[in-house]
Amino acid sequence: MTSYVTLLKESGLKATFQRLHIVEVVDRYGHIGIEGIYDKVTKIHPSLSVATIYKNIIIMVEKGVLVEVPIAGKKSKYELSKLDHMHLICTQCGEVEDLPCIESIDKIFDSLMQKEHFKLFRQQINLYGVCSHCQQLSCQPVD
Amino acid sequence: MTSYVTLLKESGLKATFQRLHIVEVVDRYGHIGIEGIYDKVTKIHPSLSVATIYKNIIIMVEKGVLVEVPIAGKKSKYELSKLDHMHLICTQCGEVEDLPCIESIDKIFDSLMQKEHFKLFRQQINLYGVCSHCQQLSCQPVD
DNA sequence: CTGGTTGCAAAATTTTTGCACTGGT
DNA sequence: ACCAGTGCAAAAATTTTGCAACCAG
Repeated sequence: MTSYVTLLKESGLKATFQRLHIVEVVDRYGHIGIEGIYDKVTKIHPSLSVATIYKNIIIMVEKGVLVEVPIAGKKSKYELSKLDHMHLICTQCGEVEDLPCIESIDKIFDSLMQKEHFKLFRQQINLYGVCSHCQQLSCQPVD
Repeated sequence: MTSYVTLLKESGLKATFQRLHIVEVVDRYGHIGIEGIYDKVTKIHPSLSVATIYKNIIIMVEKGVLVEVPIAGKKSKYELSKLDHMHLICTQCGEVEDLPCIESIDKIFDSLMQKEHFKLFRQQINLYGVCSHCQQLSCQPVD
């Protein structure tokens, strides 16, 4: 909990209760959308307004605390900034799983970017399919 | 033009003028959002309604004619379905450039998916950065 | 001819904004 | 105490929906 305070302050943001709750929920759930954040946070902090979430998502993405994960056919989810990684996105249940990045892929990108004269800031690898869980039982879509 | 007719019909969609115009604009511009489509198409077919675009985007994505390209911090763009490829997304000017997929990367994914027991349908690789053009001159954001 | 498609207008949803008030530092 | 940050309510923007008229096959 105290580490979230540090995270926010080091990013130049006041550590308000609202922000701490938002960050904590994002961290706990890994990948979550605006609505999900609202649902979770209002359970323990009922007065939180959606406007505050929107304002904070915007500024926290700007400051690099959060990262937007845009997903085809759905609304974006958000995650805490962390080491580059890939996303396995289950189109059945909507679950998003992190997968560590592969070094060999990074190297390929590096040489490719040199060739293209493109200054790479961030990579985003999303793999859409059906997770092992949903291949076995018939899952209900979560969102 | 006639090939768009074929494309639509083979996908089980009637080849209306509206659809032909939408597909043609998407093809011509490569990657374009709802608003862009509306702007371009209404220039030559002023009566087109946005509702029609929305309805058609949804069904055309469903039928596999179009593919949604979700982009962090912006609205999704759409492209014609084509061979798997990566996207170079310039965060300055908003331009999206296609880059052919790398076979060696695909192979890495394949073995990875086996290990994870994940049934892969579609991959999406977006590389965000600054294109060579914007590195030279100061560009105006396009959208 | 006929079912799928369109356009319009209204509704629903999502996101943004302005401003008085509050709370972190 | 100061100013960033909050909550509310209103506005703007985006997306969806229902339905009568229309048109591609």
